[in-house]
Amino acid sequence: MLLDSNVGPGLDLFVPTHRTGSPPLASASHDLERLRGRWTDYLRRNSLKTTQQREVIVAQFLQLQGHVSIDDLLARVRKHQKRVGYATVYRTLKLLTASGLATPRQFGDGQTRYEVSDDEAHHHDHLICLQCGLILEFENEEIEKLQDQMAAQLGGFKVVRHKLELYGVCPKAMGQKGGYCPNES
Amino acid sequence: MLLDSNVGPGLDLFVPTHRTGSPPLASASHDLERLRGRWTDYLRRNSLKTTQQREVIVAQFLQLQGHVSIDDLLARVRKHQKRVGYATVYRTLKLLTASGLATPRQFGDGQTRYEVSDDEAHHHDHLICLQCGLILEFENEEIEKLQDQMAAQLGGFKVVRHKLELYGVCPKAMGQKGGYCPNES
DNA sequence: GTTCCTGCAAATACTTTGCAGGGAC
DNA sequence: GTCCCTGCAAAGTATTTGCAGGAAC
Repeated sequence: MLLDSNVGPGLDLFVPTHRTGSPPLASASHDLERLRGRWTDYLRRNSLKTTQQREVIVAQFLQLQGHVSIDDLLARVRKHQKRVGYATVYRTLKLLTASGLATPRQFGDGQTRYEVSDDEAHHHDHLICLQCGLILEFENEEIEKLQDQMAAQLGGFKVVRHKLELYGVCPKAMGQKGGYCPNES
Repeated sequence: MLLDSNVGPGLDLFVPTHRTGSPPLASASHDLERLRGRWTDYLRRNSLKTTQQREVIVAQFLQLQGHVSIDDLLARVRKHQKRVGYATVYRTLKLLTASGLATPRQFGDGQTRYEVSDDEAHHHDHLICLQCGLILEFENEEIEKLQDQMAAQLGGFKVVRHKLELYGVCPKAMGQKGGYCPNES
């Protein structure tokens, strides 16, 4: 349901994802290859087995952008493999998390969502609509620069990672005349 | 792992607290008065009743700093009022949230924690040391300004609240010669 | 009195776990 | 063959809800 457009430096991603909607597919396939490689390495290093279920789950997960809930992912997986249980998805996502390929996130609605965490990809932050739950992703170098400065001032710290979440309301929810909700386009 | 103390403009709090420990009590009692006033206003405006249970729950909650889980809070409440049910605490915290006095937070362990959110107090963000868990609080207007801009660009959103956490390492942990850890001073 | 609250227990929602059968190596 | 894995159902948590009695106004 959404778009994906680059808007320039300082404002990069624009990948709206809806709670119940389907996140868009990742574009670069060589990235996928690399990620897949990390996965098989992980399996090998831990003497874990390759199974049809895992293959499908991982394949579906890695080609997503944005955040997936267990339900979303299971639905996708079942299109390729009928009869896959929730437990398997939960268990596989745990492995993905342990292997560093997935990052669990809580947006406050009680469900855990997962996103592909690619060290080599750009980090992104989130804007969550308090009205409808729409989650937009963004990147902002200026903010990151200020964060680094701030940390330096606070005692010479170096920022290793960070988490920034903005919770807001869209023009429509604010009751602005003519305002529309990005989730409706 | 949490805390606070004043250090000056732009770089404010600095006070330690533990996740599983008991948050410290708030210092300024006139603040408490003001918060309490907001609560009674909220009750009045919504034709809600003042009950003994609510009184105790709200009193206990408002005098805390840091984050409390429902269990923590209920335990405190029960010291003053035996026989208060979980449901009442949940319901009251929901009212506190609706009134703007409480903010729910998820740290990823499945439990929701709440903290006092005081509009008139300055909002602060956190810098967490990955080495020792020290948590510094800070404020940065420039960053907030950029956040507002970002949200506006992402579809005209207005930021209602945000969460920013920086995870970093101190000079000492980085192995810098002469570098020291703020937690040791 | 009327309306709102409360505790309790039952109900939900999400996630984890036990187990017997099946698949990967 | 030996383990590891899977689906299912049961078990766990955290949180919400229905209800009858009780308190606040």
